[in-house]
Amino acid sequence: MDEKQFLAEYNKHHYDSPLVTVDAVLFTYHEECLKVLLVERANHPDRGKWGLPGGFVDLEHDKTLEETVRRKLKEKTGIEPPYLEQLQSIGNAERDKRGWSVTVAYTALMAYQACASHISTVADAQWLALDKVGQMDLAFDHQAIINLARERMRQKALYSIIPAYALPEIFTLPELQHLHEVLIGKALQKKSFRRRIEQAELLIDTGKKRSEGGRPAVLYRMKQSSGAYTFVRNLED
Amino acid sequence: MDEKQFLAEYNKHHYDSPLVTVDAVLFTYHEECLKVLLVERANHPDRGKWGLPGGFVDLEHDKTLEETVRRKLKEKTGIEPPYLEQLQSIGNAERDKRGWSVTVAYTALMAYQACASHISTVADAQWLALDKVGQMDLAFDHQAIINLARERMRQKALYSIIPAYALPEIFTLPELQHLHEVLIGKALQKKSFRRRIEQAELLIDTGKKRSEGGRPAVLYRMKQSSGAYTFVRNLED
DNA sequence: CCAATAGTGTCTATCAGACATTATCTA
DNA sequence: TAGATAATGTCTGATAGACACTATTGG
Repeated sequence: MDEKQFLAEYNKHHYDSPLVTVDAVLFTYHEECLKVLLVERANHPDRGKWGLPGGFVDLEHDKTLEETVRRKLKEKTGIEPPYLEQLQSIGNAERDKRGWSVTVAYTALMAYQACASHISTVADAQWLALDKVGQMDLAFDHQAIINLARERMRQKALYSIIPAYALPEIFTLPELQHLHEVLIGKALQKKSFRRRIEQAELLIDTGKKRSEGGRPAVLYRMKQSSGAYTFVRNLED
Repeated sequence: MDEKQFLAEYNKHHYDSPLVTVDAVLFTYHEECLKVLLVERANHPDRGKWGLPGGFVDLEHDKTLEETVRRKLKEKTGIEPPYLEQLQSIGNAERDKRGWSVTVAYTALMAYQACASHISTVADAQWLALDKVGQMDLAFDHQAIINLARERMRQKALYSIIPAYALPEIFTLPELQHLHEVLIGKALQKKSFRRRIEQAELLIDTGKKRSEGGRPAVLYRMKQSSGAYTFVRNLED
């Protein structure tokens, strides 16, 4: 039998395959807190519980897994996040009551303001402070996935400024530093933090400043390429 | 409807789901070369082409995705690799002629000797030098997956000694250094390389030596925990 | 002895940590 | 002026790069 004939006769429904979903851990930074976007499940299983935005691949319309995630996130936030990276896939027989299931999990970052208005129109989606999420009983294994995402983002805070994607386009250095401190879980030396970012020329001075009860802080914007930059030397763990 | 009833009536065959496979990029180091294990495909599609070891999840017997990979690798090599880590999932409508397909790709490392005898009994599996693999026309998108795995391993060579899992249990420092040099693609300072490994106490001196036409090299063994160790400062890229 | 390979000594450059000091705003 | 927050000056310590040097084998 040649390949053409094989494909003509191939019917995937003859083979048992796992369920395939995508899930996104979308972080943001607001009011000095890390927050994650959660969605109240409208359907079984785990109906009524909160969980990560995500869902099944639409074989008709999605060309890639990433398109599926982007579509799902846009439904909930109104926009596509400026940072989206695959985190890990989790697949086993236990994680979904419907049967053997694989989820491809993504980590995403966006500014709180960028979608605040849209989210307020979607009753079932909400930003929740990460500290509180830890106490909740989430759907499926979403708690574990959030922990994975957080740990990965903590690592990135040590050797990149990727967390900046969780801030508005224009931000101050003290803001970025505090976000890194929250992720890493300890205070950083401001001199060290500024120095490495200055030397690598990762930010653009907008010329504007923002006052916050003391000396005004310079407002910066990320360079296009700065997300890809990694420092050769990490901050202390 | 409650959840129990929902699950009783749930039939996943009513929903279209992508095909799910796993693939492993298994590297080793032999004769001063990086090699990758490839398998000649016995079935359509791409029958006769070489590709990565892997295949479909067995919903009956595999409890997790990682079990699937371990099973597949054991079939080809006779053993389970000492290093196995998820690389990335690739899912889109184009990569498999049978339709929308997701593969969960893993990177694995093992010693060449550990499975040389078994592989010689499996006619369709073979170690191929990575340089030559680049010229081949592999099945599916396996060429791209190999490139991803190689790039990831290159990064790890800059901040860890994970590549050591591609060596026999007992090895010399010059061997490990050369492996890192092949991965990184440039010569390293032996002083720097030795110093950081010594200071981090990652290896155990076996007390034995191996002669290679000059001064004999000390034979080392990895500590249990050394795979998890990351240097705070990377080697130069 | 020489050639070959393994391993060391030591200087320099870079950069993060620590922390004191200065700058610039508001009340 | 005082208090708050932002930004800088400057010293120290850790560690990678460079490269010359010594050590240990076989022929």
